[in-house]
Amino acid sequence: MARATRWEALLDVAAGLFSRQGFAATSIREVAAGAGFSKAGLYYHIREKEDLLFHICSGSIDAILAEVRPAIAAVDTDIDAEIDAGAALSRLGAVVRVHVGFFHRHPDRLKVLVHEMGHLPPVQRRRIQTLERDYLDLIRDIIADGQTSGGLAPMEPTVAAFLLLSMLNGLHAWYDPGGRQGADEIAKNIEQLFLTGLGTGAPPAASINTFNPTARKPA
Amino acid sequence: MARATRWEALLDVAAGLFSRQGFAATSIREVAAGAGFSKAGLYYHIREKEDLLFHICSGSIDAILAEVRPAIAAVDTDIDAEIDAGAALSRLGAVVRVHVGFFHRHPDRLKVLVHEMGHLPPVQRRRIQTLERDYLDLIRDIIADGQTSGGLAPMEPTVAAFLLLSMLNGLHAWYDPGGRQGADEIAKNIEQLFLTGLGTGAPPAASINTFNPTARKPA
DNA sequence: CAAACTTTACCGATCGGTCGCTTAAGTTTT
DNA sequence: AAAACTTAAGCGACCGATCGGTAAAGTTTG
Repeated sequence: MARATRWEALLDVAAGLFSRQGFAATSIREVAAGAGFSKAGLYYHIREKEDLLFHICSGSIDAILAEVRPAIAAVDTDIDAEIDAGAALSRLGAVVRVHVGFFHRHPDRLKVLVHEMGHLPPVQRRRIQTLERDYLDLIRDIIADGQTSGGLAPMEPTVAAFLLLSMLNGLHAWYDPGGRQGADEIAKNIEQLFLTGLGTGAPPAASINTFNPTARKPA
Repeated sequence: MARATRWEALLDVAAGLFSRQGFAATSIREVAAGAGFSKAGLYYHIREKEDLLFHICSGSIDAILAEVRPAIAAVDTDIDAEIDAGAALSRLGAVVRVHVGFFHRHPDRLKVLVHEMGHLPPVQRRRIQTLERDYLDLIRDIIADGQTSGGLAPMEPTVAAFLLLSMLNGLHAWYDPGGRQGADEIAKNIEQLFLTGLGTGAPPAASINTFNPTARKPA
């Protein structure tokens, strides 16, 4: 209980610095100072600098997966029955709410995961990529299920999943968790955009012509 | 004409390294070697390392804006008349196509713009942020216009613009310009998702409940 | 010859990481 | 219980390597 506190506080300090300055531009001295250690003292807790980055990344995505899976199960039993289109919509909504909620509570950690994972050494990076692939597959499968059961529009489900994740992972660029908009409002917006789009259905997608703007050099 | 070649090639080398390794983790020696200079020779062309980053960033967003504005004007005169919902849809489509097209041609530069801009010194960073704000406002205004003329669903237009930009800027995480999917296919997918969403309109968003997953620690 | 360009050689600063040492809190042995 | 020993936690000082950047002396080109 009180065990993990020290270590978690260290990761919080590191995540804050990494998210603001980047991993490569943050010195181990800054992390140590921020956590109240000397540099050598910090190395009692870690083996190398990358350890901090790895635990921030894996901890974030582990936590999201650990929240997302029960949340999906919850809406499933809530709807109780078969896999129909409504289930897919509800499941995607659950994913969005969990993800936005986690970002609201730990923006630094999620920003580090999205931005700095590339600085991990190959072995650890592949571990994170596996987790990310699990998350992506989870979303893609929901979409694919919703499509075969007829409720969701046809689109390469992997592409659709990446686009949803892009909106989720783009939050750090503009959403301020301390600002006026709550996490659930943001989640609602993303749900609406992903599920029904911005058009009100007036011109039924026929007005979006296949016209190619012949984008040669504009002068 | 042949003037800019040398300089552009240098920026290409730098953009490639920065996009793969990050700005802070790329040494000036690597850039010089990649461009065929000695380190001191490189410093004849730049004043400091950040110059490279600044010109990559500003060049990218300048080029996008320089392509987007005529493309919008083109669809406007094509539809010829007033600002109606169809015009907003067509304009947004033009923005998406231009942006995806630019990414297809210069993925490294756009990735550097999205990922590494934070490493610029304050003055230059603010210059880039101004350009980005122009781009955002351009998109937001199109959305707002489409809403007041009744064609687009109500949603905070700034939020909607950020979500669209998130999908566009998230491309570097998954879209391979050398892969099987062409730029226009990807653009089509983003258009479809942003304008009509993934639902086919079966349950009209009432199935998306306000249920809060009470996300306490899952164990 | 002057201007544009490129090099070798070098600088001080900072980097991630390690060394030997100390202090405090148990544990074990007698 | 006192002495002997172990372990967790942390520190100051230092290391070789590399960092961004500069000075001055060439070399090429008009």
